[in-house]
Amino acid sequence: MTLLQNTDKSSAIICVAVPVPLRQTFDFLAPQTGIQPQRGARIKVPFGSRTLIGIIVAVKQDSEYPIARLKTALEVLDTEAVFDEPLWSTLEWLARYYLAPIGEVLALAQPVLLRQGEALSPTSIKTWSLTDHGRSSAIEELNRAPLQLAIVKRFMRHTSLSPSDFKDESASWRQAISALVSKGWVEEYAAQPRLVVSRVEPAAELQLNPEQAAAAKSFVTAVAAREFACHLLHGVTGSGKTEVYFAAIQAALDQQQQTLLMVPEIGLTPQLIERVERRFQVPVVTMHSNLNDRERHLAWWHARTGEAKIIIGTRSAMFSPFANLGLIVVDEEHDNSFKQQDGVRYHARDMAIYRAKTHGIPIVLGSATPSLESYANALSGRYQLHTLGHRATSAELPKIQLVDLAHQPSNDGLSPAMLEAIKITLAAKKQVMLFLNRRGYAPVLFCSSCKQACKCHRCDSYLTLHRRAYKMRCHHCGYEGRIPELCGHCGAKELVDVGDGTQRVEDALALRFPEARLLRIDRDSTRRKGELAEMLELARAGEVDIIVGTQLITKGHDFPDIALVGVLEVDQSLYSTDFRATENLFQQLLQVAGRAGRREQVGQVLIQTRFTEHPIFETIRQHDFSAFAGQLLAEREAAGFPPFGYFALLRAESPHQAQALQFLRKAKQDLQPCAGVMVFDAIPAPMERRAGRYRAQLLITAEQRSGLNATLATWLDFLAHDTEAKKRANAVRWSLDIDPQDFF
DNA sequence: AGCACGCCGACT
DNA sequence: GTCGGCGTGCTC
Ligand SMILES: [Zn+2]
Ligand SMILES: [Zn+2]
Repeated sequence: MTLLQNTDKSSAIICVAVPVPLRQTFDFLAPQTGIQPQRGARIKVPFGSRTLIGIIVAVKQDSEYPIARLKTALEVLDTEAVFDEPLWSTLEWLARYYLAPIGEVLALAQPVLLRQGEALSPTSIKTWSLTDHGRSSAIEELNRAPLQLAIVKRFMRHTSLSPSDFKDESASWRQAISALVSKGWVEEYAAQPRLVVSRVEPAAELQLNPEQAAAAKSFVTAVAAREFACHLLHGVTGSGKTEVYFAAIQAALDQQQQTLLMVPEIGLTPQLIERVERRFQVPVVTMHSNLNDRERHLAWWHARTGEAKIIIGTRSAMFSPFANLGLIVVDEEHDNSFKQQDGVRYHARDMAIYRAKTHGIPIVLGSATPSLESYANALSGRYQLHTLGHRATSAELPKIQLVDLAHQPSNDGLSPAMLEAIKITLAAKKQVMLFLNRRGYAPVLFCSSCKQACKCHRCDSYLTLHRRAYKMRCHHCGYEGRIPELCGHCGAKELVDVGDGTQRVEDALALRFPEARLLRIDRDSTRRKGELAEMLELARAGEVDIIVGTQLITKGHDFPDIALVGVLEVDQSLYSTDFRATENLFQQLLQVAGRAGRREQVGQVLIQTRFTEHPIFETIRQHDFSAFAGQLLAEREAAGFPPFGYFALLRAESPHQAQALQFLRKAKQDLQPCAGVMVFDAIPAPMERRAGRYRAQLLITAEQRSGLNATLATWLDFLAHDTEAKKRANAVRWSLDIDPQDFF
């Protein structure tokens, strides 16, 4: 017996996915001692000159690689698999679908601390958190203890902190912590923190209107059925989608199951968390980019043990393991932030659907403006469609009107009609929201003498004039420079700031409406973490009269007192070359229009444009999503565009102008398209030079996903084995984007 | 991606 | 003489 086991052990070969950008696994001999290797466990292996932590993909008896040259693995780290079985198959599928290196995918799915080799369960680490006493004490008491003050301030952003979180703090942080502990402000524990139900005032279930009740009933039935089904909840802005999700979540809780609630990065607000906690009185964890490594590990662990019943998270939350998952909800499913824009470019919504399938549970996608992909699936019957056509509060949808800029020009972005509407709204003591998707003061600084504009040295773009910071900035590479006194080309003094940004509009409003309280919300005014949330809260609470902002203000936030929404500029998106531009503009306009008139009175929306005849406006005016979606889908079908055809975009960039294009031209030659697959010509990116690199792209389209995948898989395989091709690929930075969101 | 190895320019 | 620049090639 012993002999047999030894033989087994020494002959075992372990197939490991190592976190390197190589589309292959590596074989090792099993370690002589220690934990028995099993699929899904982490393992420490010698790799080149370093040691890495990979994940065991298989334990087998032989290897393609010469046995004599196999290295022996150093140590198995886990006695159980890191991922649950449905997650594991989702990850394997993700790697195949996106043609991504399996090692990178498996690394992406783990909290950083696990990648670094810490124990699966986050136990026995010295951890501190704020006590109720600390929370309710006046922070001014610490004015004479700056370090303690700094530490308490950090607890405002993090529920728990550990020694590693203080490494950048002053060396005497330990003293400060001890002082806080003895004062009773902070408590220390060595064990893993338990997840507790937040002490919040419970909130009662809201009365559902008939449409909500009908959708809720289907969801409850679906959760009880415990089988895969995809539901699309299309509810106009303000129709109370969240309350319908809650009915489904309650059904999952009733059968002791967990719910994953996915929201866009910007939607994970304290209001949402509080609303969930008040409604359910169960342990809730959140997963988002502001968590530190330890908090993230803890949230991951609580989801995995099943202690957390509701997991609210952004894109990466779909990698969380679950003890007993019963439901997935993806709110604002059309939101582009669900698609990862670097590294492994996965779409979290699509992966969540696959994951629901592997768990055999229902998934609910919700939006006021569904993506065309989801909507087409609902129309074809692959998803079940539920429509909420009325606002929950019985408020009417806002009235949408156009302002023809061809007949009444705007000054500082504001037409006479817009100014008049603002005046009337302010006089009625209501809020105004103005939307302009361009931050800064002016997008161009132009010399009226030589007709040249101030350009970025590293990009093919103009520098934006920023009045607040008093700098010229490039929005594409982050370059920042002085505002020139003289033209850089001819030395003339006649520099004119052309075009309107949010800062200019803000200044113009301050002049026109000196009494009004103004708030500008864009990336520049919300640099600090938490500042955006503060500002949105200010707006919600009615502490401001006019909000002017970029798309940061369009996304889902409720501002109950807004009576007028002004869209200052849409024209550059109307005739954009990007195939999703029209879809995105329509979604953006409906979303921003939805901010108006949430209370009893009918809201008003004014859109300024020079192209009042454009067909998009007729459907917008009618709030007719289905009509517009129908038109767009017909166009997409005729062109063979998604969701009727499939795209992959091969991108390349290089400091040398020709190199990126050259690589892609060669790629086009090397690609052997399967039936139904088309490879276009390599072209420069719409803005060719960015941050000093020249960028190019190659579009590959297909009638079938399988053909697209097979074509690219063959090419990648060729690339990995052909030394000449490998050399060319190493000379540029390249990446493969399956289902690209845009062509930029 | 790292990281080592390797082969040419300007520094003590 | 050598320190170090990053081209090239490999990782079971
Ligand atoms: Zn000039
Ligand atoms: Zn730039």
